[in-house]
Amino acid sequence: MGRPSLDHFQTFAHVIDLGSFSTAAQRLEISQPGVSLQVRQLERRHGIRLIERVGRRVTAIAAGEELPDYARRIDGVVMDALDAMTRHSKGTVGRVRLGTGATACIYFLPPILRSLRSGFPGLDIVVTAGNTSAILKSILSLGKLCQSRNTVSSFERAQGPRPFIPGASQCEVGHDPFS
Amino acid sequence: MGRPSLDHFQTFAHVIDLGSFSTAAQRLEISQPGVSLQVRQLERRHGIRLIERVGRRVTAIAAGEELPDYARRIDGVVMDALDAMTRHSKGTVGRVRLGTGATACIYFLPPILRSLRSGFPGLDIVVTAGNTSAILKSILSLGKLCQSRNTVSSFERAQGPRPFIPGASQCEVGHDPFS
DNA sequence: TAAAAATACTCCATAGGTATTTTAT
DNA sequence: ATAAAATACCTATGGAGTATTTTTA
Repeated sequence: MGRPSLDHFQTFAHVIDLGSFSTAAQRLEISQPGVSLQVRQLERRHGIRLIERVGRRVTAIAAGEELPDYARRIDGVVMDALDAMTRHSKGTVGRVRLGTGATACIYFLPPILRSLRSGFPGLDIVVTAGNTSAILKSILSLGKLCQSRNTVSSFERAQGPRPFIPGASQCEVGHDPFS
Repeated sequence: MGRPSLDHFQTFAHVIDLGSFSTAAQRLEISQPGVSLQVRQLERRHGIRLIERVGRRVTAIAAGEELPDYARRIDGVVMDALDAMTRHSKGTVGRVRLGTGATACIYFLPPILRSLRSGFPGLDIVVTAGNTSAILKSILSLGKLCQSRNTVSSFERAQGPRPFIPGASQCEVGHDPFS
């Protein structure tokens, strides 16, 4: 008996807009009984009839007339939230945390950081001290991505968001010799 | 791999506000691993890190800083939608559809309609023609509810929203001798 | 050492699908 | 007779819990 989900509102709005359960089902790419279910859940969970089934035609009644509007508003805000997140993941804004400490990295980092900063001015780059092992490999692959004009987000996705740099997630904050 | 639900946003906002997974879990009355899971899902599904786990302290980073605000906005709109629905179910606005046709009902309906209209001026009452059987009983119980100062919604809930009046849902529209 | 978060796993609710029946045009 | 929604039934995904391990302060 969960609360209505985002899908409930969206589905309901489609049913009203299209005037039909089955066409809404096609549009949403789910089955017709699925649409039936979601609408029924909205009604049952609130003890209100929202839709008038008159023959093959469905029409909103009472509270149902206002719901599609709310559905659109909800959808809008959710889209905004997701957009804000993907905007960050696209690398236009955000923070990159690099682990280093091995002096060898000094020879690799500077060009990488330069290309990062020119490509993504909004990036907040933080360099931290850590142990060497897996970090080096990550740094190198990051550099390759930069050279091939890929975005940071594709690197993140390739590795999964956590740990951002394997083995570096608990590094202590160190110095940034390249600022 | 469903979309994030309303709970994901709400949970995340709580975690940021309280600065802790476990206290957020207590507040939301779910388990700590449950909170962990939802946050991780938000991150994994978008390929972004939203939270900085620095020891026992959690802080929002990057996109995570904006999310609680969106969470509140989403919650607000959803609450508005639910409010709109319950406002209808409370009987202050809405439509009541009565099935009749049996002449016997003429003797019961008038006082009921009068009390309905005085108690809930916003109601849109529609009387339709139908067959007699179960309708009579429903009408009578509706009348009792009015007399005992209950709301229409409690009647709806008692029967379930559909059919509003058992057996009358496919009645043809008839006359309203009491307007 | 104590706390907090992450994992591992298990289970159950339920969302969603297929097949079928009912209903209305 | 046809098309659409409701119903019945089933399956599987995944959400949430308990128990445990890991980590850090």
